[in-house]
Amino acid sequence: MSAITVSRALREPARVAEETRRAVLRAIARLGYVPDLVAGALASRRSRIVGAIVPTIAGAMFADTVQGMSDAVHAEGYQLLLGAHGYDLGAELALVQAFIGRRADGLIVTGVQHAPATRRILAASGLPVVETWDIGRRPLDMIVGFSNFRAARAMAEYLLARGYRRLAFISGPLRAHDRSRPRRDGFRAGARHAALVELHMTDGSDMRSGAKAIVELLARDPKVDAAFFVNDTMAAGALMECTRRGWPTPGRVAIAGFGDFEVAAAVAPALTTVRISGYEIGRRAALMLTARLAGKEVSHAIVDLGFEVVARDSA
Amino acid sequence: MSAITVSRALREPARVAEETRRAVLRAIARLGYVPDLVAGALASRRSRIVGAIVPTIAGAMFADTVQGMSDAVHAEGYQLLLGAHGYDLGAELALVQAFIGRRADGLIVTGVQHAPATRRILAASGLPVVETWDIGRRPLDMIVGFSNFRAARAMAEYLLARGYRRLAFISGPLRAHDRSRPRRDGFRAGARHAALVELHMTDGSDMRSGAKAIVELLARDPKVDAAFFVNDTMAAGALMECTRRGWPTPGRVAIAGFGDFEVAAAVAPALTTVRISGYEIGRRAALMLTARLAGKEVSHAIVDLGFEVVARDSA
DNA sequence: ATGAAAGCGCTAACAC
DNA sequence: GTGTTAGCGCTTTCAT
Repeated sequence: MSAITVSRALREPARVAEETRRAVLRAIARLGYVPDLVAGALASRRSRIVGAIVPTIAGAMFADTVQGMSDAVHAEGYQLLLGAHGYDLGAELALVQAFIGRRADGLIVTGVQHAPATRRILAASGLPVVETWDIGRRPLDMIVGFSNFRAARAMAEYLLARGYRRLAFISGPLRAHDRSRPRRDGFRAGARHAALVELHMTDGSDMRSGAKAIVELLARDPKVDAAFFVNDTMAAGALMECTRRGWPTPGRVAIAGFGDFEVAAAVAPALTTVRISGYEIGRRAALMLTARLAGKEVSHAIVDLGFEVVARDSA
Repeated sequence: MSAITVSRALREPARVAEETRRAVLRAIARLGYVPDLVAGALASRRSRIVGAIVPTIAGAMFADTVQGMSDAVHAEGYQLLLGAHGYDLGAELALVQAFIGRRADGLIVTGVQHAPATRRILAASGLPVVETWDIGRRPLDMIVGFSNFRAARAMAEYLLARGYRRLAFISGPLRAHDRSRPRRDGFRAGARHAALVELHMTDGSDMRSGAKAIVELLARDPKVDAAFFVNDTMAAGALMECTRRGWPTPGRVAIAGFGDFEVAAAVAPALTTVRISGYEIGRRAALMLTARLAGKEVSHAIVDLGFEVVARDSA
């Protein structure tokens, strides 16, 4: 029996006689044969690999997204090649190049800001690409996310509606290319003429830096009555710090977060936040990509998953 | 100029004349040539891919580990193929097969419990393998982790030393093959003759189920004075629930967690826990693997990263 | 329903 | 320091 028959028995069972197919399967089981997908990829020019690039895997923000991508990609018979760029666009470029060199069938990247060289290479590769965690007028190709600007603006409006008058926006380092900036801009837009102080911590956006931030904020401007944090992790850290110091929230200062991470509903008092689903972003991005790869017309190349202000006790 | 010269200019610049090398680089830049690593892998029989399998990516437990693997693997010039099996050994087998079929140069798996077929295939493949998050007498090949049994036992001894007399062990579903069981066994061993109640929540091991668990526990046995949770996420959820109900911790009940996740130090009261480093486990596992692949003798095939009981305020 | 021939794009091995 | 030859293990294409 020739190699091609084995290949067909595995990939297109219908095109092989029932008896032949069974013989092949028996032999495979006996010999412990494992098809070489590398050779297959070279010959067929399809690797069944999806490359995914996130800023970071640790932390509640993108871990869910990676999980969503992993689940969807494996369900569709693909494998996930993963890279983290640490908010460095140069590192993102290197990863894109490496993944293209690996002949990934498609790529998922985070955000809409990329180095010019990255855009160029991506376009030249002709690969399907999904951008995530944002919504842009002109995606590279496909995009799934939500408007960070509008989400943050909605939170500012919510806080104003609740009667808070002196607002603060708190984030980690404000980079040119992450999602802190549109959130800051959106919050500014929503704050309108209300007093607004901004604080950008240089040492991260984790719970500890949230705790430091709330103390620093109130030292700098004791009259602030509501603080919006760029993510729930920071916000929860701030909330705990207030508890520790006996500052009631929202009595002393109201606190709001972003993301509706697990911690948001669990802390006491429960955290007012903006709900978005990282898992769903990852899942949808992967499904759009694999649908396109299966030759299906992807009608909605721009998927806005939206957001929702979740009013809880902290603000 | 022949193809092999280009290949050498890229992979072993020293073996090519300086001038030739520069000409190659210029041409590559001009043409936008991207070497096909799939073809390279087929020809050289080395893919420079590391396959990694974790139970889940979401959640504080393994996200750090994946980050550590990603960082180390990329630093060593490899790519990371990632899969999550959701605590299903059958799914683990499927991933192992797929990664071997992809001709990964080595594999990182979680834990020491694997389906017989998985062990067989792994052995037959001859690939270097690192098991993680545990320590076993007889690893498949290499292993990096710590003793879950001893870590949990140490926590029981700590609680006893602090004067608690009626202990509880709380986990999510107790599977045959995850790390809840050795922790439970270790805690039992450490509890000796002290009263011990065990509670296994069926619906997960997240903050919400931790919150439910502490209520259920104290309803069932109001005299319990210290509860040890299988991870910090559950413990933090329980802690918050106590705060919400006005139950002082440790006044009403002491609470201890496992992992020293970010949340442990940040909650109020700060959480007593067992410190281990998921990031370091991932990083070391990847480095052991790449060292072996580089032909280096890996002297310590068994790396015990240890643990440390961190006494804070909650217990 | 099955097979033969060719070749995917690279690198190992061996010249020169 | 560079080139030639062969072949990695599959799949494509075209026959039969």
